[in-house]
Amino acid sequence: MKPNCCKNKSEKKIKQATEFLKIISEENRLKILCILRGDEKCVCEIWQFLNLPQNLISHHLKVLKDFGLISSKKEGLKVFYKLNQKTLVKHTELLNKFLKI
Amino acid sequence: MKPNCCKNKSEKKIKQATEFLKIISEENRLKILCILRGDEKCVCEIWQFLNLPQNLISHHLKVLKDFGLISSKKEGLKVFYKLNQKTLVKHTELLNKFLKI
DNA sequence: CTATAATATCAATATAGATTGATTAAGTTT
DNA sequence: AAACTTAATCAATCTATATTGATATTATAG
Repeated sequence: MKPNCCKNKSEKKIKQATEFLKIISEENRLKILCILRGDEKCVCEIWQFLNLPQNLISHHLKVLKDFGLISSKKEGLKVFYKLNQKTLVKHTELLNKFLKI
Repeated sequence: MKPNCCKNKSEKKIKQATEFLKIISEENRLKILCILRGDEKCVCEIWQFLNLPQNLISHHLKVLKDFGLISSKKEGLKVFYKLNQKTLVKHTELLNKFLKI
């Protein structure tokens, strides 16, 4: 008999989980999430911490934002990013179900 | 001031975490882990559940095994794989620290 | 209005990793 | 030993995505 995780209902959730995993499995993106855990930060700060080219940071930020893990607001020249706790928790909890924790 | 996650000590752990993430962020591999959650299974069973070519299954099993997430024993023609709970829990817990859960 | 700063976008390239097809290896059965 | 079964390996290809370089956009300052 098919295990639960191979049935239709779970299939969809596994897909969601792996989408999330793919996004956070990139070292710099995971770091960005950690950096944003405390307070919101502008790109130039993140840039300094990670020591990566500016456009690469922008790219990773976009990936995180498109997935809803972070959000941004513009203030003058600077753009501030902050963690979207709710989304992060939601996906983490879904993941943990599959990892049975 | 540098956030913790960008200091040397955390760097190493983030790397470990992302290695783990990369391995489980593949849909079929995550499914394999779920399939093996109950009892150990032989390749031919896993193969049936996932409906993938045999060599592809073998490849994914190898990735999981090399990382220590599963282990195998041979019995006659068949090879049985089982989950390595300890390793899975260890990595999941490390991950959750970064995701702050 | 021009120059500068901070960030985003876009096209091109590089790289990692999934998938496929063919073959091999190991064990069983007849 | 020949035929068959199960699983692993290997090389080739395909695909996704990280990275880079150049350029554009937006806002501020002079």
